[in-house]
Amino acid sequence: MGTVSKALSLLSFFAPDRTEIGLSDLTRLSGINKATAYRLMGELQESGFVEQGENDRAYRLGPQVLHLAALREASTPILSVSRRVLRELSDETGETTHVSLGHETWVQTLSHAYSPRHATKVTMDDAQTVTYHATSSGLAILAYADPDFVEQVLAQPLKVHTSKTLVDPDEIRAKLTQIRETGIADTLGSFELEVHSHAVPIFGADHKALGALAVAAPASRMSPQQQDTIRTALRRAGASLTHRIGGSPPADYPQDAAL
Amino acid sequence: MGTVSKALSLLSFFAPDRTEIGLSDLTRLSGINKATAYRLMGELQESGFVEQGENDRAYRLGPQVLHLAALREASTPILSVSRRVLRELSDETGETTHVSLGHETWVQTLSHAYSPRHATKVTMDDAQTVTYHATSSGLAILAYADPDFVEQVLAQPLKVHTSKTLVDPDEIRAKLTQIRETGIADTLGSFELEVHSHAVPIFGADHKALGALAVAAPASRMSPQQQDTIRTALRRAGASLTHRIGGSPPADYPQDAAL
DNA sequence: CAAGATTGGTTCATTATTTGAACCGTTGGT
DNA sequence: ACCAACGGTTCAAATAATGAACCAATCTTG
Repeated sequence: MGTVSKALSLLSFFAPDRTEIGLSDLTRLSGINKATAYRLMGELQESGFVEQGENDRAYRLGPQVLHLAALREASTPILSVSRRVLRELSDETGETTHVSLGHETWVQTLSHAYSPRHATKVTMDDAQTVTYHATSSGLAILAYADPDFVEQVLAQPLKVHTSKTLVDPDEIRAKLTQIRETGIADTLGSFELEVHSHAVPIFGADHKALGALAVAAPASRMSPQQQDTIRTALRRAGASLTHRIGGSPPADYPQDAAL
Repeated sequence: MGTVSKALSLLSFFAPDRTEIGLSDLTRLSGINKATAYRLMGELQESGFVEQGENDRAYRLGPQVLHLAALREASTPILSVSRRVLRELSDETGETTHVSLGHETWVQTLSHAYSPRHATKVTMDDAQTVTYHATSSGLAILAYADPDFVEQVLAQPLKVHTSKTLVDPDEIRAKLTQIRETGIADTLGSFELEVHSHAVPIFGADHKALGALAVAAPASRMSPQQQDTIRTALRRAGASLTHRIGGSPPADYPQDAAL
C-alpha cells in the first residue's frame, strides 16, 4: 500500500456519525503509526482536504472536497442532469422521485422531485443517508455491485427500520438475484411503512452501478396498472440518466424490448 | 513537498474547462515525471478519487469526491443550513438570494432561492461558476481572504463581463478596503448589466471567509429604502449562517449595532 | 491534589519507497 | 511506411517515509 493510498484511507474513517477525529483516535482506527498519521494529516490539511478545529485540534473534512465535488459534477453532471430526469419522471408517474448515490456503507439521497398530481405524497430530504438493505435504491445498487462489496454490506449489523425490513442476509441475496432478473428493485414498507418504492440502478462509465433512480409512492395508491406505469417510466428514465452522465449498463443488464 | 501533496496537487489540474486529462497532459501540466504521475494516479484511482475513461484512458474525477463532499456537508452543513437561511432572506427582501463558495480561482454558486413577490427577478443556476472580481459574492470573500490569495486572484487576467466590470487591480483593492469598512460588498452591473447585487462573507471555524451570501435584484427596483432593507437583512442572515455552520467572524469584522 | 494516563506533537537513525531516464508496444496522422 | 505521440513499464539510484521513544500539556481519578 503506497503512501498516497494510506493518506487517502485516513479520510475513509470520517463517517456521518464521526465527522471529527482526533490524532490518537485516527491512529487507533487506522493502525498507522502516530507520527506517520500526523504527517499525512498535515499534508492533507495543506491541500485543504481536512481542517483542524481550534479548541480540540480534531480533524474534519475541509472545503477542498466541495471544490472537487463541484468539478466532478461538471464532468459527470449527475446532479444537474438528474433534475430534468426527475422532473419528467415525477410528471409521468405522478409520484415522488429521487436519485441516490451508493457509498461505502450507506446510500446518499442527492436530489428529488415531487408531483403536484396527488395531495398525499412521499416527502423527502436531500442529503439524507439511508441504508442499503432497506431501500429499493440501495438494493438496486447492490444487485449490480461487486459480490465482495455486497458481502461487506451484508456483514454489517442490518438495522430493522420497520416490521417489514429484510435483515436476513440470505433473504437479501435472494432478493438481489430476483432484482437482476428484471433490472428493477422494489420494496414495500421496508424502510417506511406504507411506502412502496421502485428503483433502477444508474451505471457509470465502468459499467458499475454508482447510484439509483427511484419512485416512491404511498402503498395505498399502488395498483397493478400504476406499478406498470412506474416500471416502464423508470426503466426508460434510468437508461436516459445513465446515458446522459456518460455511463453504460453492463452486458447482462435486462434491456427493455422497446429501447 | 511530500508524496501525498504531490498526488493531491495532480487533482488541482482538473478545472471546469478541463474535466478530463490524459497522462501525458498531466505530466506536462504538473512537471512531474510520467512514471511518477502514472503511479500516483493509479493510487488515486484505487481510492476512487479519479476514474479512467475506457476509450481514451483519460483521467477524470471519481465518485469518491461526492462521498467526501456529503460527509463534509454532515459536519459543516452549509448546503442544508443555507436553504433555510436563503428562504427567509428571500422572503424578507423579496429578491433572489444565493450562497457561494470561494475556490482557488473561481466562485461556485451552491444554492439559491427565489421570492414570489415580484414577477421580474434575477434567475440563477446552482453549480454555476463565476469570477471573483466581478461579483459581490467574490468581492465579499476576497475582502476577508489572505492578502496573498487576493494578489494571486488579481494577478490573473480579469475577464470583462460588462461595461461596468472592474478590471484594474488597484481599483479592486480600493473596493475591497471599502467593503471591509461596512462588511458588505455590492456590485451594480459588473457581472450582468441591470443586476444590483449585495453580499456578505460567510466565515468558517478558522475565522476566514469560505463563502458568501448574496441578494441579487434588478437594478431598476433598487431604491435607497430597498437597499437598506437588504443590507440589514443580509447582515443578520450572514451572521446566522456563519454561526450555524460552526464558524465565527474575525475580530475586525464590523458588527451591527443591534446584534 | 498529586500520580498516572492520555492528549497532540516531535525527533532521528533505519528502512523501504519513490523517482526518472530510457524503453516498450500501439495508435493515429501524413 | 514512416514518424510522433500516446499510455504504460523497468530498475538502479536517490530520497522520502517510517516508528520507537520522547516531550509538554491536559485530563482523570483515587
